[in-house]
Amino acid sequence: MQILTQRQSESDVLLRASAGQTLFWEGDTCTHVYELHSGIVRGVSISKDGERQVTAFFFAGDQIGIPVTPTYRYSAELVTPVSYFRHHHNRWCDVMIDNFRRDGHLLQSIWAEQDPVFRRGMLIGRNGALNRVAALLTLIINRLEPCGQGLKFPLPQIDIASYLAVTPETVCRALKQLRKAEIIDMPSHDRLIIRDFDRLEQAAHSPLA
Amino acid sequence: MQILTQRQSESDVLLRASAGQTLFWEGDTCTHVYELHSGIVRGVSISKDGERQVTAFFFAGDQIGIPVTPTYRYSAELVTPVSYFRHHHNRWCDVMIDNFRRDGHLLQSIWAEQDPVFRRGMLIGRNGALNRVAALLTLIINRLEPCGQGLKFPLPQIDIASYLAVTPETVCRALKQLRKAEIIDMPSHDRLIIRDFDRLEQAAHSPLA
DNA sequence: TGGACGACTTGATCCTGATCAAGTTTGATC
DNA sequence: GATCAAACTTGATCAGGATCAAGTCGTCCA
Repeated sequence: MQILTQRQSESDVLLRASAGQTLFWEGDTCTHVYELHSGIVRGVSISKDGERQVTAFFFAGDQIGIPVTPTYRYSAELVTPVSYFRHHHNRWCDVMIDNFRRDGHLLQSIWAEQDPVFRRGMLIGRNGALNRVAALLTLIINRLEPCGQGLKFPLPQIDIASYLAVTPETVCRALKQLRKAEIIDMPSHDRLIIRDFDRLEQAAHSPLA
Repeated sequence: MQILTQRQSESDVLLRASAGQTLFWEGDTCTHVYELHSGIVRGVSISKDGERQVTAFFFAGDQIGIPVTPTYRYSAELVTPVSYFRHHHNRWCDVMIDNFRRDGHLLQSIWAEQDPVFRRGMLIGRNGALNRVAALLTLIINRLEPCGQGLKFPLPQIDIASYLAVTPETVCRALKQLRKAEIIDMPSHDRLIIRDFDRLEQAAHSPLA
């Protein structure tokens, strides 16, 4: 999670956008790299047959829209209100190359953006809806903001379902099982309390005990 | 598929390895970028719970092992005998940055390596074993070498199954359906004839007519 | 305050693909 | 060629989720 240094002009301004807006669209020419300061973004791709899939979630600190291709590979839709910095991609590339010349870490930030996509592949390539839901929770709970004694959890189940390649009903039932097993608690739809992290990690790759 | 220019010393030597060998292991420190000259390689990742998954196939012309992280993200196992060039990764990065300064295409080759992984996610995020098998075929047939009136098709069904997140039995049955529908033909396990490409593309995202 | 909409919940049924269990073919080795 | 192991094939059964169909809850807005 490398924060760009030497911000100048536009890059210094903290911008804001509200839930439901889109930072950039799949297929558009890459012009800017977005650096999230707060909030949650979902990456959405449309396959050739028109199927819409959530392929990644991004959180505060993530950089998205890195021009690995001439056009964006996914649309960046705001799950929550978001504040962010916007870097023109020419400038961003210059800074990145300078960093590389200094410390050889040219490519790390690229991987950071690809990582959630890679993780999704490993996740949904395995059996068990409950495993997938538990695994997703373990992956994101350290990216969620605290809220009282728990965490803010603003992800709609419909997005979770798409990311995990199951139906929303299945996500709902999986969360219910985790609640019943007293592994998690959800006082409301957008609050999450981890009651037993160890058993959550177990549930991520084994049937519930 | 950008071929490196200005090969020098080691990079000029065409190396060979036989099926079953491994070019590099997941977790090893990135030292070289491999440029495939012929043959097929599978990318294999092990998830935390020990599950082995084929996450990508690579073919002649592909560059693999690009150091986007300090260590390799997957193991590169040879499906067939392979000939390849091996570039020390420092030299490779230098060449890539020079290319970027010239034509701005710094990052394209990085995406080329990530693309099969991304495609897999989109593929297995959708329903239907038959769809997946048909879709995989459409993706790789233009990378297979001709063989008589058909194509060489050396991918073991067990690898296809892992890549598509289904069982080998299911792959077998799907191929059988495609044969029965006279969309493809397989005179032997390692030969593939496309009888009707249009219907193959349809089968990639619709139930069989 | 009331109403409408979207998200979530719950239950009943169905179906695809996993699993289990034999076979059969293939290819490598001697 | 004979032998063996690995890959592929085929069938029968089973289970996990998808699907379909109502509900309930919450929030936003008039």
